Amino acid sequence: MADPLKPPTPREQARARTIEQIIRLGREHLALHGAAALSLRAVARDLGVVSSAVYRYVESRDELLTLLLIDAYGELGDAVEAAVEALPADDFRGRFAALALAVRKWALSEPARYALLFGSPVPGYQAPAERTTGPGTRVVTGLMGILDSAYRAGKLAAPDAAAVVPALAADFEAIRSEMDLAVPATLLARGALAWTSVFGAISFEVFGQYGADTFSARDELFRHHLQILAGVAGLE
Amino acid sequence: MADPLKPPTPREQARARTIEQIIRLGREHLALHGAAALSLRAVARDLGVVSSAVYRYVESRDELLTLLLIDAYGELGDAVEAAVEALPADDFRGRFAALALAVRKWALSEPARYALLFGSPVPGYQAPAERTTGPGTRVVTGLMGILDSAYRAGKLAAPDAAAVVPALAADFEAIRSEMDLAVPATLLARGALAWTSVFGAISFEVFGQYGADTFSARDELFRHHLQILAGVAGLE
DNA sequence: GGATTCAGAGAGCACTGCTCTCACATCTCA
DNA sequence: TGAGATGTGAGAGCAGTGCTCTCTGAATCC
Repeated sequence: MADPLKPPTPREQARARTIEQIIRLGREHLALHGAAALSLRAVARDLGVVSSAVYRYVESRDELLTLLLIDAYGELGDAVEAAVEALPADDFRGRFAALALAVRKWALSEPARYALLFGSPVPGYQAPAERTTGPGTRVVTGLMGILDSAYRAGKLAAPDAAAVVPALAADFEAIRSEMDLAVPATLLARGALAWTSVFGAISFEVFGQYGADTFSARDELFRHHLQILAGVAGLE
Repeated sequence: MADPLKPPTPREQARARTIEQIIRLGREHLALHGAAALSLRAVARDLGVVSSAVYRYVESRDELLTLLLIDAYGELGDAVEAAVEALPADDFRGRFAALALAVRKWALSEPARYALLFGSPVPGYQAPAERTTGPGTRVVTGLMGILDSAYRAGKLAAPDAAAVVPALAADFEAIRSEMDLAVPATLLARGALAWTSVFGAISFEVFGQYGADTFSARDELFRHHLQILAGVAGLE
């Protein structure tokens, strides 16, 4: 393990560059052919090297998948945060829409990588939680932040204040205290529904569940859903 | 091609039995290891036969995948229709919930097969639309039927009757006329949102997006979502 | 300058989908 | 009943996969 204080040796630099290249090539393969077709041998070929050589840099195919998972979460998180912060902090409804639209935009431009993050799990591959939960929760954290700010500003209210059942309230109380949120459980539950619904709509579109020619006005459809979901979440 | 009027010859019967066995074994492999890991050679081994022999019955691995896709759609459709029809035809809200709960129940008991139907597409595999759209649309047809019956009974109403934008209205008008529905476009759009939201919630749960221990009361969470989504769809 | 570390090559194992040929059983029909 | 047609399985083979192992040569360290 290299001492982080000392400057990197040429060898360490070359190594870092090679790993960078492997990730870049892996990303291209992933985007083109999907996760299950990601082949270390193909990456090695593109790198101009024999297959066994890449094992000097990447432990296994699953390890490369993990690197690409983190890479994709990072890119999505960046895109979403940039879109949200382009709007004033008190435009809660606008920020909610911006977040959802940014996720959708990224998903449609990177369907295979979106599938890796939010689609069916790759068989035999288990993402290591300790390395992926951080980057993987940036978007949901962003949403919760918007709802929390709205609530603190008195701009979040449920149409009807029916309390959630106790077992569910306990779950949301845990989230509330862990993320230091002011939003009560009832509204958090509605936020969770809006959250899953946004991803449901995006997944249907990306994964082709809508059918080839059912909807021609897909942008409008998504925006229509967002209008209603903002209301569901309590943003008025 | 065998004449459907004549009784099947012993050879045809044996052939049908073998195909049946292949589908059964394929289903087991699919459920155990997932779609991407479905191996014709492994099925052949379980069948006690050399791999090339299976190609006498199934054109390719993709063909087997198609058979399993249709098989899974059929099973899901049966389960959902049975659950819906167990309730009185005028209990629209109950039927809506029964439909969603049946999908969820099947999805949780058959995660790999659910993933094949509603998860990320298998790379390199394109389902033949002419053979899968029929069985694949049974559930959404069921939902639309419930909403349509409710509307015809005067039990479906939008909280606010804001019209959808024209481009979107055209899409829904096409669906309306093709499926012979009475529901107006505004309500159909809300039904579509409820539809995608139900699958979003189920996919999050099946694909592990909720995290290992975020929610302990998942049944209650889903029921909570359904309560709100029924309202979103206009079922009151 | 010698010892150590490291990158890459190449062979090999077990697996995959799929094709082709060959042998044999069964079925059809004159 | 016997000959030809048809169906079925075995086996070899091709090209691809992940991954391990050993060997060589080069860069680096002291």
